[in-house]
Amino acid sequence: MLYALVDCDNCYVSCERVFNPSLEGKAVVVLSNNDGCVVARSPEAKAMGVPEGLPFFQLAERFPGKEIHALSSNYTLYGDMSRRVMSILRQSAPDIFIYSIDEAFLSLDDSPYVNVDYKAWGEELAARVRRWTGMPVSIGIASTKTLAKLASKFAKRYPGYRKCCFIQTDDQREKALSLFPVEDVWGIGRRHATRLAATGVKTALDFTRLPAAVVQKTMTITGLRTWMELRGRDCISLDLLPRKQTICTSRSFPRMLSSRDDLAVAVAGFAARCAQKLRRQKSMAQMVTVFMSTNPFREELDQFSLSRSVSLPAPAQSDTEIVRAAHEAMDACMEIASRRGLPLWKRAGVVVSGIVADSEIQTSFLDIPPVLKKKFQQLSAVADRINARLGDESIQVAAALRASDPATGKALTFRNSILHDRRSPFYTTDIRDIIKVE
DNA sequence: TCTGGGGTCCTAGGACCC
DNA sequence: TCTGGGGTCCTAGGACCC
Repeated sequence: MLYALVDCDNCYVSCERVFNPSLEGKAVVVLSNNDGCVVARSPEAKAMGVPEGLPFFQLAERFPGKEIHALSSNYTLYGDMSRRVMSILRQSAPDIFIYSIDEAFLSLDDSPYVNVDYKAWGEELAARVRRWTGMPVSIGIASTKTLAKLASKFAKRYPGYRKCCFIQTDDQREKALSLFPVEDVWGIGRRHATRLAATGVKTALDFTRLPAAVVQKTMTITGLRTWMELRGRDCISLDLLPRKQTICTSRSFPRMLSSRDDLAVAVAGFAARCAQKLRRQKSMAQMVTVFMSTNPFREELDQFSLSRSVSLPAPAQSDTEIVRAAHEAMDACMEIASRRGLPLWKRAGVVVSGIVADSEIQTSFLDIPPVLKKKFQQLSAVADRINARLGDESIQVAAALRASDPATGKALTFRNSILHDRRSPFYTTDIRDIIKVE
């Protein structure tokens, strides 16, 4: 087997730089929702020591006098850039598994590329992605996915690789492992790395020299798979047709909420978004869970979190049914909360689970009447089509709308109530934001 | 004042059944 | 006094990823 892992360098920052080249060479960070904390950093920001996850309000305190450009996240832009990159990869190697917004595994066996010079092929592919989209990518090629990931880090770190590192022989593999810190291996997180370090395991090579039984005992079967992959045995398979088993939509609120009405608006928005995700992957859910929690950073306040689930009489995917169930679960939470005074909620979310393909469902006499169910589904389908054409927030469930914002007169929703004061324009997806050349 | 969001897999332990 | 054994299902919690 042979895999290529293609990874966009500092994905979100690179997307921003494509449309704003003045950010090249400067320290740039991209922030999470509500401009909460740092989720992406340019190499310059990393070199200055800006840690991932740093709260934005601490950035100025920690780095006084430094010029750091902080941008709100613009997921519409990043999603569109990602699609462009992936479509180029797909042309080069049709057997592609998109692992996340910024990386994909390409299977090179049984492809038209057998007998080519893989190293040269990878260099050329990286150059083409850069030329056609402006995005810098690093490519690792090896016999297992874990080794391909590892190789891509070398390609990213050392310019000498010309954006592609190919681990071909056992000697090359051992050399690479000996230079690679164990905590940077895909699948080994901080917890395990700390424990491994205490037993003298520092590099990936050290790790592969542990006895298999010890690895399995302390890190379960998951750790053992990583161990085998590093030794060159391909054993992590990726489902090519992933259908998510749970779907979750949750947000922190810019300000804490306590009233049922405010919460009901947010929960309706989360529920409708879950329903939309269900329809997009052609499935239905049998259970709806609502959770809410207080602000863990306000230690002086009462801390607790609640969650309640509601089983649906039959699988559902329409906004109407999912929102209704979510409100029922939310009210069950509120009843408990009412005995605890008036909690201030900082975060809430909706999870849908018990997911089945929408082609496989059976009708149930416990469910709402079929005629009604069909109408709900048609309504959601029409809303999906309108939103696909006119933009995601053109049509929404009324329960997800609050009275208009006094400042702008615009109806408030859970999405537009998120703060993003420093967001770049929608360069590639909104005609009004297209760059003008004069 | 201000601290992200969305997933997966695995295991242990309890409930329950026969 | 003496109190089985084996299986399944579910859930909570831990660990990981991007």
